Amino acid sequence: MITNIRSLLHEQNYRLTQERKALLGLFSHANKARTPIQLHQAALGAGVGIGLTTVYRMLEVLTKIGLVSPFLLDGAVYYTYCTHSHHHHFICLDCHRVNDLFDCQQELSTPDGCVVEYHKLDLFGTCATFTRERFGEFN
Amino acid sequence: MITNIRSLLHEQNYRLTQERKALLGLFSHANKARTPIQLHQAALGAGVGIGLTTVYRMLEVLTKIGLVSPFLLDGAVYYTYCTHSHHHHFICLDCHRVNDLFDCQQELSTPDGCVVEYHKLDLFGTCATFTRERFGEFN
DNA sequence: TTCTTATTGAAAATCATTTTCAATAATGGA
DNA sequence: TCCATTATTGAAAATGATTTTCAATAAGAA
Ligand SMILES: [Zn+2]
Ligand SMILES: [Zn+2]
Ligand SMILES: [Zn+2]
Ligand SMILES: [Zn+2]
Repeated sequence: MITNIRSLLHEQNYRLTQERKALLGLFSHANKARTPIQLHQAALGAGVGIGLTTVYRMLEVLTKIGLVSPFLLDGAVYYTYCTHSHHHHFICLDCHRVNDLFDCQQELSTPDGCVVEYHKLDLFGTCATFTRERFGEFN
Repeated sequence: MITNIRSLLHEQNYRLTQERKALLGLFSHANKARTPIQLHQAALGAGVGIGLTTVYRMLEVLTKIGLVSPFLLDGAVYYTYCTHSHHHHFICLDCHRVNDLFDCQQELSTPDGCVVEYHKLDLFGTCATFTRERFGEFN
């Protein structure tokens, strides 16, 4: 997995630094949408002393190679991390967990003469995990 | 149309001011996605002396009553204006024109136990109008 | 190991957005 | 129509997010 990322980075002449490894580890394990500042705090919390500037730069790089993508929620920019190509997300408004959705009507109808480059489909709501945490019988 | 908006505003105790009328006029006629700053400049360009702060406040109000919605493009926040309820957009990456899309698979499949509050579907590409402007035989 | 160059972090700079506050204008009622 | 109430406005200041700068460091190639 890290090997894939290394080569993805390498293709664009990016290096896989300690900071990037640490940040990728954090980001990819939590499967939650995060703001740059939340990511930075998560890093510090996990004992990874990394600069906020570096987090921003990292997100820029990851966006460029397509491992991450930003969206707006409540006026803030959140990033989702994922390694799959075309798919969509269900994002929990309560806990910000991200669930992948793999089915997609590729044949979205468009106005005549329009050429679609890409599309984004995001569903927002409350996820099962959050509901379980909150109201589950085993807590 | 303005009557509708007046009552929408009125329901939430908002007033229909000169500035809001002017801005709504500009926004609703251009059918282009715009950033707050672009809207402000468009207003100034059209001879409407309005403060940038007011544009921001207006967008907040319009978002609240659902006439406008923000999305991210190239790291900037753009707003689309529209008066219809549930539908989606085709946004031109070149000229930023917005086309409404009225068909939507409401039955989007979701992970078990997840409850969808709302969803967003945006298609990005090049629109017919832009292509015509650019390469059309009658220019 | 050594060289080259991408990357880092702290601080400063910039850009976007929000807050403050006194002046003004929109609505509702007399 | 006039008045009173209160939402709205705009300029400036404050805040917050993101980017730039630059010298020091570390990654990758040879
Ligand atoms: Zn995903
Ligand atoms: Zn799709
Ligand atoms: Zn629309
Ligand atoms: Zn829909």
